Amino acid sequence: MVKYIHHMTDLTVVLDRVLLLSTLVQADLARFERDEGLTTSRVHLLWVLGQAGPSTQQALAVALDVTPRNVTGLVDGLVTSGHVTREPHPADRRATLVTPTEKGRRAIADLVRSHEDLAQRLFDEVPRERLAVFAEVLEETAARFARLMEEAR
Amino acid sequence: MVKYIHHMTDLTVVLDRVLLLSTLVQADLARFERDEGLTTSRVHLLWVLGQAGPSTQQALAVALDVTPRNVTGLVDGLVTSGHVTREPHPADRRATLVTPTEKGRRAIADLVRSHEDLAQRLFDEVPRERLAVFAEVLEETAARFARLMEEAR
DNA sequence: TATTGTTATACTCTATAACTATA
DNA sequence: TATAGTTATAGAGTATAACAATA
Repeated sequence: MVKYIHHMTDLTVVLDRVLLLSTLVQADLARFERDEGLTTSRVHLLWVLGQAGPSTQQALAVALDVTPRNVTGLVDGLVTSGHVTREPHPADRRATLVTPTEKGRRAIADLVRSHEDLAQRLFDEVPRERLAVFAEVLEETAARFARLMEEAR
Repeated sequence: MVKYIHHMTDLTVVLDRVLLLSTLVQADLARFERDEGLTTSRVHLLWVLGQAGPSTQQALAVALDVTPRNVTGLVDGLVTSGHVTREPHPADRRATLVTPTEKGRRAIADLVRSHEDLAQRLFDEVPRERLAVFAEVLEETAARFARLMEEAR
């Protein structure tokens, strides 16, 4: 029984370390946000825009997993700050294409660069063999967990 | 140069996987919150209370890294939902001791159990040698990063 | 009829500043 | 004078529901 308890404790420590690292990464993102005068939600929207290109608000709502109403508010803020514009959709007059401005594209590029810098600072010193194990365990764990969440639903 | 780019890309993929796993863990926490009728911030406060025992709002503000005013609001909500009470501080009549109720203690216990369950679901199937490498890389990375953040400040 | 986005309304988290009670 | 907590005020993120324009 004592062995079982120790076992649980060890696994919990591993989870705690994952959460700690995730907290540190979020703190780094918060610094980026302060520097750019953006919020987490707006940066997330810009990030999606950087991946997907100009998108309808409907598509953004799905990608961000928030309501369309919420996207209206986020886009309003990003229009005010000059990061995006609402362009007419060429084929559907109901929809708008949220499109990064020059300033928005610069912010997205900075975000990508900052993300890469962080990856380098975090992992560049880790011996490659250990990093490979680390990456594999991450991938397997995430996949297993996604499967479990799916089954539970 | 191509090699350098590949190198960057690999490290970025590792970071992406950390972020993905962290997203999944947060989704699991969100499920817990919905079940208990709590929010992330209030769960965080309860968690701290579970670790530290009855605390002044001042101490909670420091632990949560938010303003005292914010703690007032969070505690108001948790008093309304019946998870905590404000007890007089025995030695300082300015201060209150935020104290979990029976319901609050049950929620904290559920939270701890849910955390342990998650750790088990995530990591129990990982071979112990690989898990050890994983945990070590996590710890070293977090420590190195914390040091870098400290220097940058 | 269904979809896209907005107006209306409400709740939560967060912050700063001014204030009261107590130390 | 300093500290603990609250009132006042404000901005941002989030949600549901009702509605207009368009498909």
